[in-house]
Amino acid sequence: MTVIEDRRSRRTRGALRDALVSLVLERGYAAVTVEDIVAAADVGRATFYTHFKDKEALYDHVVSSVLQDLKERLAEVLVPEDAGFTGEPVAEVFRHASEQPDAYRMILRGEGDGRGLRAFEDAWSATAFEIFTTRVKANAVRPRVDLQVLARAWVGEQMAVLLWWLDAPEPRPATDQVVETLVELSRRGRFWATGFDPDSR
Amino acid sequence: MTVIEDRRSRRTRGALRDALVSLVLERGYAAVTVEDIVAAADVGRATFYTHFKDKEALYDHVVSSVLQDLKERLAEVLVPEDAGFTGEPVAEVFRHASEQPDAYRMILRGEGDGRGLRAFEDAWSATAFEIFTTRVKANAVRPRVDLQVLARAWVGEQMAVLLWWLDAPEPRPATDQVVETLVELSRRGRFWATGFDPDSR
DNA sequence: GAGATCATAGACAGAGTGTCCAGAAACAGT
DNA sequence: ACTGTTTCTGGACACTCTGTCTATGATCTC
Repeated sequence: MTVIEDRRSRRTRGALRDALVSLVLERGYAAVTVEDIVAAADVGRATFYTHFKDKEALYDHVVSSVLQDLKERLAEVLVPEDAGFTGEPVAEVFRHASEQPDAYRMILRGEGDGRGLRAFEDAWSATAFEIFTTRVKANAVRPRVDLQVLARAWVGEQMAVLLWWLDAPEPRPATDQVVETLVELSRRGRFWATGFDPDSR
Repeated sequence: MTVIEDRRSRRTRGALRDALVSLVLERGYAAVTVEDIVAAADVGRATFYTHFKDKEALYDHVVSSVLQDLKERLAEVLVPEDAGFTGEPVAEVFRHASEQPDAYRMILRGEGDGRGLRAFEDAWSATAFEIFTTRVKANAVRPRVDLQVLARAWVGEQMAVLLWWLDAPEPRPATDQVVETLVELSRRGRFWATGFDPDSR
């Protein structure tokens, strides 16, 4: 197998990817036709079908590319087994998102009937669950909340803020700033955030 | 105008609603055709178009019905102006969702390219923002986090858990139980949830 | 029961899909 | 620069689904 695919294929696939994402953000997934995509990508319609089975396959390709790429980058950050709440994984996701904001926007908005959104949520929840499990074991504490639920809740929070951040007008608030807030929020809770002094315990 | 619409219309619209929701959960929004819907609802295809412009219009109708209904029920719960964290609004949403789980599932999964999801999120975030604002003013504290962001984060958390709950195998965990956990979690934060003693301050 | 409203089948044009083909173009390796 | 391979392309095709319309029958409300 050739390690690097034919330049023509690379160009075509890239153009189709970009065309899909920008058209979806413009009109919504359902309103985008294959004919629109090939027109925007300046590619023959027959060519589309030599690369992808249909619009859905192209969409899935985009989503799994993003997910795969994110996974590799998280792997580098997650190696340390320390049980601290560094927020590094979250920061990495935000950085990754800022490099391809449109693809993230498409996914997080639920375009494509939420398939990308769910894939993203599942992947991230699984990671979160592992992090929590590791930390709970390392610190020998007994969780007061089911860790699966906790992971879902945490990820839901992150994703909502991430989408808000991506949709915010440029210049966006600094990544570190937002992540810092997010970490503090999840650490201390909403009482702290609203300005009350913690009354817990 | 007639206060109660014609029985035939009522029956037809109801059947179309139900057909859409169950077909979408079964195959996904994009894969459902108008022909499928009318077949499942046992209604003539021409009849569909006398009630709704297209599939999208039917979907929007379902979503806004749910939202409208929820809004009315929340209005009853929200009247008290006390600034406590009762969690009553959240409980009401869970109760409402348990009465029509399929419609909620459809919306929360992002079917319909996330339009329902965003409508739901926007409506709930606006409510959350009001609650937070009221409480901050009533207690004369200075929030440490932008209340818009806080509202988004909180709602994201709720929605993720709500979907998890709706997708959980029956019998589902008791509503009060889940809501109680959710309230405690958002109040005290993730440190508390994982079993650590709060180190805040 | 009468008049209004609604449901229905079938016909229609049009948009978009997915497949196929044969020729043109661009490619990689020598 | 040449060659064999791979990719791109437009045009043709059958097909599915859409949205509109009409005439007729069925069902409502009062």
